[in-house]
Amino acid sequence: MSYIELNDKKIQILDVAEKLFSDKGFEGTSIRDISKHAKINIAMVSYYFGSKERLLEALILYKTSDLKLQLENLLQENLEPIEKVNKLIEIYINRISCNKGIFRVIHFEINSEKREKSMIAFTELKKGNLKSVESIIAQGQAKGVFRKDIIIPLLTPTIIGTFFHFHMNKPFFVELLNLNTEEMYNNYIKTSLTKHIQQTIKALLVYEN
Amino acid sequence: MSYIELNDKKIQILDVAEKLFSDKGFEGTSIRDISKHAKINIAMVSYYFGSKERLLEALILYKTSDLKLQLENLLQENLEPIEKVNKLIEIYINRISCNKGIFRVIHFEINSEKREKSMIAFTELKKGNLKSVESIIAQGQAKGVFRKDIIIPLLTPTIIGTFFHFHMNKPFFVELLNLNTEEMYNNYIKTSLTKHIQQTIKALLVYEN
DNA sequence: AACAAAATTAAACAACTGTTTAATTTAAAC
DNA sequence: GTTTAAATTAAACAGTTGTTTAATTTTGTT
Repeated sequence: MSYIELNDKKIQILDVAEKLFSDKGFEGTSIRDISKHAKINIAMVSYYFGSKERLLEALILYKTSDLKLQLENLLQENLEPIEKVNKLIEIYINRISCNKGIFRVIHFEINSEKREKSMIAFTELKKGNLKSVESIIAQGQAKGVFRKDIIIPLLTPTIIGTFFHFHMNKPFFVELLNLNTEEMYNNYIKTSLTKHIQQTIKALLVYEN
Repeated sequence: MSYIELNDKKIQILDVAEKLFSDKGFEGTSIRDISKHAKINIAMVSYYFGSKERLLEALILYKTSDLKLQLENLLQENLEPIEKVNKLIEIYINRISCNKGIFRVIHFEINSEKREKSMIAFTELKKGNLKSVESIIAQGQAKGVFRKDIIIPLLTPTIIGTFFHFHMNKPFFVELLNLNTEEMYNNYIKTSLTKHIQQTIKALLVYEN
């Protein structure tokens, strides 16, 4: 994973790019949009990042670099298996929640052949995350708390997918559940939705059918 | 919900548009792309649909109109509650699986302020679907099979979200699970992934914590 | 065959796209 | 204070964008 030097101006551009990419998509956002909102000259994006494509690459690296660390720390913690899984879910939701913007872009752009190169770093991240999840589940299985026949790669889709589908349909759920302010929306995620996901995963991990 | 007359040429355009929108996004696809692949003149899209925006509206209506009917039919069927939920999940996965393209576009485009009008029909569809799900769960609760404290609006995010996250990360899972052909991929969805989701929802609906 | 409506076309439109250039300003080093 | 490198700018570049126009062809009706 390549290292990129980030000065204040670069970070300013990245933050603006995240918001705009999230609102209007990668293709839907022009460099002129970005430069206008970041109050810089059009040429500065090319000057700093080389191209719009490489700006996206830098953005992905910038926004995902510390998730890996957080999961590895969780692995070392001394917790009951079910508590560890619950904390794993909280970390996922929190990280993605804080970086809703970029994850939305990734989510859509990931399958585009054009964007293949930008997504390699993200694939590596996912592989690492899966290893962490595997370890946590294995710990629970060793203690006899979790079932042995769990398809671990399908746990992440349920955790992240549930959260994401909720977030992607935000206008629908805001109306349905009367989450009139941004605070109420975020609060619903932090409490009810997180609890729902934790309950779901727990049921799946320990329930005997 | 407005009715749109569809002749062969229109359908041809819609099918091409779905594929291209899915591959490259709404903004990433040009009318020239569409007309080239559909082997028609550039002006025909405006001639038939009025604008690129209204083409998207027509596409959404065209691809989602029969899901509603399928769910309403399921409601009437005489099945055990758990069987009904399993069938509900199958319908969801099958419908979205057959229309992967357009649902991917919707999923991303849904939050864009630019696309607000195109998505109204889709919001109505979701409201109807939720009502069907509520009825099915209520039937199971009346028979004493399902728990009473289920947050029904969060079931759909788990069902669709899990499937969608899997599908959106297709390249990752293809590599991870060695799903080398399209047939193997689709087969994995039809068997393992569907089973995983059914198992998850069942555990959530009947598991006492 | 004659007419009218619908379908199809190539060309043009103005606006926008990402990127590059060359000139100018700012900052740092000596 | 002079020199060198970095940062910033406006302007131009060559393409592409969605849409409209006006002319032509095809189709269906009488």
